[in-house]
Amino acid sequence: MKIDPNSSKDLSVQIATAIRDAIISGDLIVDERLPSESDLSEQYEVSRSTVREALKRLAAQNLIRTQRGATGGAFINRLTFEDAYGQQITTSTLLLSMNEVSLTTACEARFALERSCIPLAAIRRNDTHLGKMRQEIQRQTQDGLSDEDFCASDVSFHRALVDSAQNPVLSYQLAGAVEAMQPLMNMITYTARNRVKIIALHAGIADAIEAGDAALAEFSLKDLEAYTIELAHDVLSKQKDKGRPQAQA
Amino acid sequence: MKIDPNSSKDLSVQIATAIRDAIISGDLIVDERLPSESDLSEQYEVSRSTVREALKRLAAQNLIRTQRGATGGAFINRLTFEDAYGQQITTSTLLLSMNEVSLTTACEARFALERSCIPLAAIRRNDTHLGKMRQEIQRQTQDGLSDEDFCASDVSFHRALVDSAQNPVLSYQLAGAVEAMQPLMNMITYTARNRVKIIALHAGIADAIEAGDAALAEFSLKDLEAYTIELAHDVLSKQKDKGRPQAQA
DNA sequence: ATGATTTATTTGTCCGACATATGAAAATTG
DNA sequence: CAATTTTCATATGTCGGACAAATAAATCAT
Repeated sequence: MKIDPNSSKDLSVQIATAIRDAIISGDLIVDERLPSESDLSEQYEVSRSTVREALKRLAAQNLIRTQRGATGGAFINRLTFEDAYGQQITTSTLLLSMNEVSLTTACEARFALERSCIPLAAIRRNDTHLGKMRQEIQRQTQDGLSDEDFCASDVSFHRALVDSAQNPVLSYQLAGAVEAMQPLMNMITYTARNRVKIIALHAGIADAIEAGDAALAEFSLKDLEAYTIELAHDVLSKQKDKGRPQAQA
Repeated sequence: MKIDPNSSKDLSVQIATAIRDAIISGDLIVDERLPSESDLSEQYEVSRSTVREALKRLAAQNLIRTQRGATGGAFINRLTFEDAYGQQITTSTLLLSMNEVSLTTACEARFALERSCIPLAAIRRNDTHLGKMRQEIQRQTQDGLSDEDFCASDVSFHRALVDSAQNPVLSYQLAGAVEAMQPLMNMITYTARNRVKIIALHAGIADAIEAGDAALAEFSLKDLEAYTIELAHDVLSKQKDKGRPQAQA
């Protein structure tokens, strides 16, 4: 891509796009070193500041990493699943918080997605995953557990369920769906009675997965979805009573 | 968050993080204007260049937009579903291209995720979505269609299927899964016989959705997955014969 | 040979300047 | 007075040069 000083787009955007395209197309490969900032500024005939702004844009997307010193420079970064998880979660979280997505819609999407890992989990689950799920269920029974901690354990449980499908691509995609829900879930206050029921539903899912019964696990998950939405509606109607509607159903 | 000149992290990273956190926590709300670059450089006691690099990092993540002129500045951006789609797709694409994910794993994840929209699609589908699906199926029957165009139509078909669930959060999450597969799918060359079978499978899915039969649609999707993986294996074994293994099964 | 020092290279930060876009205010004009 | 034009203030975009700091290789001293 040619750099055009008269384009409507900023020079740093044009340069960042050019380099990004080169990465995506494979012209630049992982761990390859880009020319130094001075060299790039000569090549593109722009100042070093402009090149730097372009590189910062790429760094913000984890596309490159930089290192100082004699053998330093900007290197094409291997995008790890870890990096991708992080980006996916922040993006999903912001998307939900900025777009007034209804709790119902978000819950629906979350449980629909989570269901997709059930058949694989029923086949591939092993003791590590089942142990993690049981452990979180155990934690959820503790007295004096705050709502936040209960929710966090809930997320861990679902994360273990997702990971038990043993497909990294699936885990990555579902991470956003599960984690991004946490802020919304934190709006719900769980009474002791609520928790007992949720824990029973969790146990039902874990049992079904352990038994390798995908259909049963999907039914249990469906029950959990229905109950979660029921609790969410309770929260919303109480908010309405107080005259402080903060979200739609 | 305090800015520490002696931190191991770059100043521009620290500033970008501070602002990002303020956005996520809700301290800065959509369309609010940040202080000017000069003001920020005074507040954080860094140079304007450093502030600019921080802002470019945020802009690269669509968190802010900037405008020149008297009433210009940097504004908190509402992250749209459109923006999020884009980020999701580039991230997923790079993740797959940089991590030697096997075609089998990717296919498995993709179809598992796609399955999650079936029950909702079976209930909510309307003529618009069904029309779009039928239209793409029609396109796929055309003679002289290149493999790329066939794949593109394939993506459109699946996109219509996903959208027919009428849940924007679900559409967003699945967009990455479906679109990111395209480069991998483009490796497959479709013979006339292959296409006939795939089109039949597509039609089976569309029929089931139209009939509101979720279970049947899931079976049809499973068939399509199996056939896709079969074709992928053919490609890979042929590559192996030529001694140019480019991906694992 | 080994350890300390120098040196070259590269990114990080700062400063000052000017270009450019843009809306608002002021001046001009019919 | 109203409409248009001009001026102006303010903001981002770009430039160039300078120095600091990190870092590894080359050099030197012991």
